[in-house]
Amino acid sequence: MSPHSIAQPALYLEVAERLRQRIFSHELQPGAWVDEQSLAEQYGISRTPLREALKVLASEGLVTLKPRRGCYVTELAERDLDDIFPLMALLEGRCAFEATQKATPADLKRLEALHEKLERHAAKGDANGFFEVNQAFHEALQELSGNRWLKQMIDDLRKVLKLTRRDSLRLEGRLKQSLEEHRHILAAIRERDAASAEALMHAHLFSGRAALAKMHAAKQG
Amino acid sequence: MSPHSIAQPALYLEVAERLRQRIFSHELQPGAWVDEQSLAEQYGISRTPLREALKVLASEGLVTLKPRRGCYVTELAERDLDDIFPLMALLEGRCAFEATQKATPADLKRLEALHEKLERHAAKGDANGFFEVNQAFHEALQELSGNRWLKQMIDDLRKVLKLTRRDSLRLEGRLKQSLEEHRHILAAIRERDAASAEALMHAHLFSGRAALAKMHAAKQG
DNA sequence: TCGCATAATACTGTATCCATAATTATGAAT
DNA sequence: ATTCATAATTATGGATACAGTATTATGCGA
Repeated sequence: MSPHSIAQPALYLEVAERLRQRIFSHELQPGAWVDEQSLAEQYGISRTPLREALKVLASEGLVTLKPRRGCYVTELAERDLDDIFPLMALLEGRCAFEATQKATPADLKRLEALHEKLERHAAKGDANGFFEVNQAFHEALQELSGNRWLKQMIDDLRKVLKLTRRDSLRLEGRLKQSLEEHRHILAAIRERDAASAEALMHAHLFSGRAALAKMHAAKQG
Repeated sequence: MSPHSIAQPALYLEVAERLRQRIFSHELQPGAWVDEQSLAEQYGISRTPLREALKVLASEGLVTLKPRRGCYVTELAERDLDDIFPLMALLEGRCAFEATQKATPADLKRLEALHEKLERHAAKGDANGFFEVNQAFHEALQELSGNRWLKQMIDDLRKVLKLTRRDSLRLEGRLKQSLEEHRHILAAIRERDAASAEALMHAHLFSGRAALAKMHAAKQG
C-alpha cells in the first residue's frame, strides 16, 4: 500500500466546495455575478479549474451559466420552494420509513444522542447549533435508509434549499415547534412505527415550508 | 431584441450531449475508459471544452472521474438498480398522481394519442419504437405534474438507468405486459382516480425492474 | 437634452503548452 | 524463470495565451 493511496481530491472539487460554502453563507448572494478572474486571483489559481468547478455547481443548480454572459448565483422563486418542499417531504418521508425498519438498537442510540443535542441547543435558543444538529439528524436517517441514491437526491435538493436564508428557525416559536416535531418522529422510530415516522417527517417538512413562507411574508410587510 | 438572442449553446454542452448519446447507445460501454485526447481529435476541438463536458457528465453520474487516472463510463451494480427503481417508482408515482389531478381535457387527448402510438408499436412488436413513445408518455406526465424539480429528478435518474441495456422489452411477453400496465394507468387518469394512477405507476416501475432482473438472470445462465 | 451609432473595454470561450503523476516496459538480480 | 527496481512513455491536471462577443462609454447629430 503506497502512502499516496489517499488520493487528494482534484483542485476543481476543492474550489467547488469553497464556492458552495460562500454561497451557503450568502457571502455570494443569489443573483450575484460570479467573477471568474477575480476568484481565480483570490484563490491563486488559474481560470481552468475554477471554470470546471462552476460547471459542477451549475449542474447542482447552485449557479446559472448564461452563455457568453457569465455565471450567476441561482435565485430561487417562491414557486421553486413550493416545488421542492413537497418533493423533500416525499423523499425524506421515505427515508424515515426505511430507516425505521432498518435501524439497529445501536443506530437508535445514536439517533437518541443526536436528539439530545437538539434538545440542549433548543433549550439554549441556539438556532445555529440547532440547525447543524438538525441536519446531522436528517443525514443519519438518510444513512440508515441504506439507499445511496435516495440520499444523494436529498443532499442535492438540500444544497439548493440552502440558497435561501436559513434563519426561519429564529421565527417566534419555530425552534420549539421544530423540536416538538422531531420528538414525535423519534418516538415513532423508537416504536418501530414506520408509517407514522413517514407521515410525521412529511408533515415536518411542510411545517418548515410554512415557517419560511411566514418569514418571507414578514420581511415583505 | 437582437438577432443573436437565441444564444447558441456552449460547446461543452454540445459535447456533453454527444457523449451522452454515445453512452446511451453503448458505443461507450460501462467501464470503458474515456480517452480525452482521442475524443478531442475526433470532434476537432481542444481538450478544454471536452474536460468541462466530462465534469458535467460526472455530476450526472454517467461517468466516474478518478483523480489522475482518467474518466470511465459508470458501471451500475445490481444494488444500484435495487436502489434506483424504488426511487423512480416513488417519484413517477407522484407524477402520475399530480398529473391526474391537473390534466385538462386537451392534455388527456394528447395522452390518449401517445398511448395509441404505443398500441401500434406493440402490435408491430417494434421494441425500439415502443421504448421511444413510452419515454414520451412518461415525460408528458412529468410535464403535467407541473413540478419542474420533480421532473428534473426523474430525468436525472432516467439518464443513469439508460446506462443499462434497454432491451428488457424484448423479453418474451414483456412488451405486452408493459402495454397492459400502461392501459390501466391511462384508464385511471381518464377516470380522475389519482390514487390508483399513482399505485399503478408504482407497480409499473417495479414490473420494469423485475423484467430487467429476469433478463440479467437469463444472460448469466 | 436625448437618442443612436460607433469605438473601446472587458469578460467569456477555446486552444496550446507545460509539469507532474501513473502505468508500463525493460533490465538486472536472486 | 520470476520478481523487483528503475527508466521511459503517456495521459491527466493546471497555467497561460488568444480570439470573439457582449457591454459600456463616448461622441455626434437631431
